[in-house]
Amino acid sequence: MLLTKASEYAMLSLVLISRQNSPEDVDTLSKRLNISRSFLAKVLQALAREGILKSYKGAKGGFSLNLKPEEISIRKVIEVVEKKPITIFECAQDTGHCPTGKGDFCMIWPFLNKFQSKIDDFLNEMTLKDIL
Amino acid sequence: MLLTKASEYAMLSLVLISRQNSPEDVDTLSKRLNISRSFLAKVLQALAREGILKSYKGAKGGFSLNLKPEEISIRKVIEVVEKKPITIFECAQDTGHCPTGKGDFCMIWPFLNKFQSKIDDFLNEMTLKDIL
DNA sequence: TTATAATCAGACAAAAATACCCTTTAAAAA
DNA sequence: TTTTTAAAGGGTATTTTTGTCTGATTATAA
Repeated sequence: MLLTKASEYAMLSLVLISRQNSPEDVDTLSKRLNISRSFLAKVLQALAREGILKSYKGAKGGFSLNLKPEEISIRKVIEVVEKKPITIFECAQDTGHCPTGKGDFCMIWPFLNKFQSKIDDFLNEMTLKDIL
Repeated sequence: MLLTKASEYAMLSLVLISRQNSPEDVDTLSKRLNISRSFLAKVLQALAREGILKSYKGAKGGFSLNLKPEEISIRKVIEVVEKKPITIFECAQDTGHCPTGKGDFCMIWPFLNKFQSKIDDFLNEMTLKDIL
């Protein structure tokens, strides 16, 4: 599984938030999506910290988009909430570290890297606008 | 992470086994790859059960390819050792089950499914021959 | 008949994913 | 000004996944 629920929740929330013109609060969102309130809060907080969402404290507060949908990169969203780059396997991105742990040439790295590129290519051009 | 060590070990082993004309035993392979003997055994046994490898018991036994490299689908290899289809997310393949748990139309399923297709397309044409 | 090596089942620890709680802080509304 | 609302954030508990280890059984070549 490349994506965890954190990514799912993030994307679903972004869709709901983008449909709203006033801030959406975590409580409402978690009930609408029928998911864990506290877990969702962390996800949205991470997105706010990275400037994807804008947060408003206090009454009538919540989260709203800080960027236009076409400016929100899905890759970025996923990487923020997963707290790591999105890779098919640990070594798929870097040339340095090899699964054999030997430092010598890895027999499957070229394959893994090609596979990774397919995913990168796809994600690099996806924005929230494409999902809406 | 789409792939676990099970897939890594499987692919590395297949490369080593394909280079050999006599059966390779788990002990030798695990030492050469510097990985857990028992875990590797499970991985190779699964591949043998599915007819990808051929196993030989007893002295001078081990595993050898049961198919030509160009007949060994990487998708199949991975799915066998991971014991489940390769999906970016639980719902990405089927239309039926929706992450919202509501049964109603899922806002992000079209995106997930498109993403999944990219991966399927890539894996469907990869064989062991492409890695060698 | 003995040594070798696959087969198979089960227990286990470590890590990751998911969910919960509780306190603090900021802001709006009363 | 006080109260209420809601984000921020730290810590922790639960569950699932992943990877490893152990040991008993079975087949087979030498």
